[in-house]
Amino acid sequence: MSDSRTHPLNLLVRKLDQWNPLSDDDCNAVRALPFTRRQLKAGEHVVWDGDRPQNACLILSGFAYRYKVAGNGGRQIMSIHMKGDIVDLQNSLLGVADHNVQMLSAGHIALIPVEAVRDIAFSRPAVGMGMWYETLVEGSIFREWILNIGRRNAIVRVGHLLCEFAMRMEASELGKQTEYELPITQEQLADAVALTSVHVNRTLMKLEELGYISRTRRRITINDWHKMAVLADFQPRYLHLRMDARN
Amino acid sequence: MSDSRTHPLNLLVRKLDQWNPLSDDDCNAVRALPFTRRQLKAGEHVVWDGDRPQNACLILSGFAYRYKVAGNGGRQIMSIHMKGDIVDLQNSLLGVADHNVQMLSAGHIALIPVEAVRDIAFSRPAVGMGMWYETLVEGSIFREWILNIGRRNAIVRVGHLLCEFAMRMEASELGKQTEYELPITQEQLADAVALTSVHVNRTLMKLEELGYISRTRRRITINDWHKMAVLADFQPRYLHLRMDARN
DNA sequence: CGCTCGTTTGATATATTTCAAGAATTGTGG
DNA sequence: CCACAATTCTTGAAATATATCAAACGAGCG
Repeated sequence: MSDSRTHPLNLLVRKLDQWNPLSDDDCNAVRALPFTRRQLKAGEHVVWDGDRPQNACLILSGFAYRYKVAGNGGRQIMSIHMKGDIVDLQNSLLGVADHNVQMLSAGHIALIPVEAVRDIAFSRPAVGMGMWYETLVEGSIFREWILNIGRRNAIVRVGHLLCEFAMRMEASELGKQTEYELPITQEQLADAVALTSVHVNRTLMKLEELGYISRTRRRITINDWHKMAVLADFQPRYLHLRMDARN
Repeated sequence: MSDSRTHPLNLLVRKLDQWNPLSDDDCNAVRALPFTRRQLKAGEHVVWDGDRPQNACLILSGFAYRYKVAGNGGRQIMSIHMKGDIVDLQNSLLGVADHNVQMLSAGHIALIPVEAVRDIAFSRPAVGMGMWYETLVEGSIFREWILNIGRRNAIVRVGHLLCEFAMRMEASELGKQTEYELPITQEQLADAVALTSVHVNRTLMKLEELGYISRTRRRITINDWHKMAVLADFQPRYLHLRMDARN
């Protein structure tokens, strides 16, 4: 395949292969999936709660997040996604979306028709297994967030989220584990950790004051990874990353 | 199949068929899966965090829950399972368990070797799709729990959990939507909704005092489903139940 | 350069936790 | 079947983490 290096779906190949090794044929089949590319602005919605999406959505660039809104108006972000993540496999396979997906920053996505996803998943078990893994790992991250929000206090909680980003950013080659740029406001951060933006602000300042992090606008630096991981009660096993078990 | 009515794996057939219709052949193939039956006491662990489980586990009777423990000792229950649920598909497929699974009450489980699960999932797409759905729906429930714990106050939160149980119990034919028995202590309930057992106690009493529920020991009666659903901000779509869309 | 959005700061309010002890219920061995 | 032990539930008072409200400050942007 002449375009095998620059092909947008290579991101998908890489992701799936990471979870479950693919043969060359599998890789080519994934690259041969039909898709349409779209450019989205920050704040644009990929899916609305209640929709019946017809496509799975692969993030090519930029960041996105899933969220729900409670009856009292409170918003809760349930996950944050970056380049290479497949959002909306859930929503499209389950038929009707049970949550919203919105772009955090401007970015590109690839839309792949559900039927094509379904077909390749079962005609090529390795591909299917990779997709299944992807959803299983997401489940694992959801569980950790439940623990994080449910049982950790503000400073540990925010610290934990910063650590998670750090590892995932590095795994996606979007930054180093100890330094990365995340285009998120404190209000959005608050909605992710179930705190108030005011309290998130105070918490970030305390993390900085205590020497755990440095920050300039949207850039986070974790000064001492080990110290931070201890404070943040962060054990990355739940991410199920197959990297050379650094850390 | 002479034993097709009493066969333990019928529970699995039913569950998978609910998510994605199975052919007769598929049903028989599921029933033909190898498995071992085990009886567990209340409090026994099905899997420990860090284990490398070799089996997927189907609950035949009794209740179980998944939990994690934070560094500060706080315990968080992430899901509660009943007859017909498949726990530990996650843990066994992902290789190393990222959370604990423990029996809430005494009960029976069927252990199915992972390889057999993996094989049937890809040799029989309808079965595989059903399993995938199962994990997707679980993901959806996790997301709702994140919202519940993150953005709802005590009374709404507890109410929401009671509503969820109500629907799931009825869907599993373990009780009526408005009345069911759940062998859970207030301490465990507290660990599920991320509150203190003391506060859960006060909250249950308030729910009772306000007329939303009645209770005798472990039996919960929801006096007026609609009123309760409104209070509890409960919209069951996230359960993705395929029942005749009651409610 | 002025506007808007995001961050920072302060004072006060409140939901939930913590600690502690008593009451009720369930389980158990004799 | 009773008596005792062990959980579980209930209640109260005090402590605290986080929310709320409101205003000032700063930075990026058209």
